[in-house]
Amino acid sequence: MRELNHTAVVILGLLDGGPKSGYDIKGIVDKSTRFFWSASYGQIYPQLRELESAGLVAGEEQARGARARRSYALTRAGREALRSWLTSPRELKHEIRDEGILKLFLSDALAPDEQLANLSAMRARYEGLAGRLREEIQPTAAEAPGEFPARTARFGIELYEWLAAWCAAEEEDLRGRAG
Amino acid sequence: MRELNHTAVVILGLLDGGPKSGYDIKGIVDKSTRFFWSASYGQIYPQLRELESAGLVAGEEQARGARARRSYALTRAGREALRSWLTSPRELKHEIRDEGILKLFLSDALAPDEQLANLSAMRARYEGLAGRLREEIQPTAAEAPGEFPARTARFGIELYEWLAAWCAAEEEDLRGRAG
DNA sequence: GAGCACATGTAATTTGTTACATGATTCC
DNA sequence: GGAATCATGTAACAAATTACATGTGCTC
Repeated sequence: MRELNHTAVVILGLLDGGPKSGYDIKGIVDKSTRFFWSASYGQIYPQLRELESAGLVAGEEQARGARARRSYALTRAGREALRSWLTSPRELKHEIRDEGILKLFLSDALAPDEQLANLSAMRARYEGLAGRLREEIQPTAAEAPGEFPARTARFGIELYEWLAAWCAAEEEDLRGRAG
Repeated sequence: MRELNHTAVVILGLLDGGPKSGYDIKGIVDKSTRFFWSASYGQIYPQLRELESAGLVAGEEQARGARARRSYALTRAGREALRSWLTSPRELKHEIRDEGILKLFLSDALAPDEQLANLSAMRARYEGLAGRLREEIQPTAAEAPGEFPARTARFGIELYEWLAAWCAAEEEDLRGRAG
């Protein structure tokens, strides 16, 4: 195991709260870290196997009836690797990929009404994201152990509200300039 | 050409302002779209060839002396493809990958001083990004033709300032709770 | 002649998504 | 019995980074 990738960090982080299956992890990711770090089955299952062979998690087959279920628990080495990542002073990776901003950047090629339509769609997108965080993620975060999932959810909601507000102001500005 | 990928859109968008080489494009991307959509040589050069074989750009060898330079211009079909993408009503892709937020989310595993140190590093990261936008990207945007590059740069600066301010407020909150 | 900016490209690797394939259990 | 959820996994593909490889032209 060279260095933890982000899927690995998310997995270790979630397992810190107790043993879980790959299926559990996917479900929790979709209701928590998804908006700033997502993961698909295609990453989670292979990653769990890798983490196991590196000794950072320990898997255990739980045959309840004939249904297979493999539950993973954090090992001591896994907990240390997680802590080490969390306290590492490396530069923080930060990346945004946003089609709305790309359209905004290229909007000189568009007519004023098309520019406005794009900004309005961008605002709607952020409003929708704020709404989903509020409805799907915040309630789960409120029930989760610890206070930081809830703080993170609040961060996300406020961020998307700010983004929506920025779009609204820009729309106003463009309208004023046109009229 | 099934559908334009984002590197293709960025390329077509930049070529809308006049013919450019792959090297030029990379340089401009690094001084403009990088913060919300980046591209490396490993994407740009192959993509230019693909766009050419799809008829969306036209390449022309410009031998100045012995130094090779291949300049690409947008074709009519390319301009249409760009316009079509810019006005498409498809849901806007939006993605954030941010290690600071991931650390925040998992901060229940840390001691209070470590939590604060992480938030402070996250704030510093955003402040640094705001600074780089202001120093490296905004001046270029101001000189670029059209008004939207400058609007986009302002957007980026205000976004990172908001993010830094959020971190500062959260630090305050955590300190208050502790003391 | 050293160093930097110009200039193009490929190969290897990593990362991530989507679709596919399979089947059990539980609740109505 | 049918639908939803639980549960695991692979294969194919797409996207993106990094390192490597090569060489010119200009300026100090």
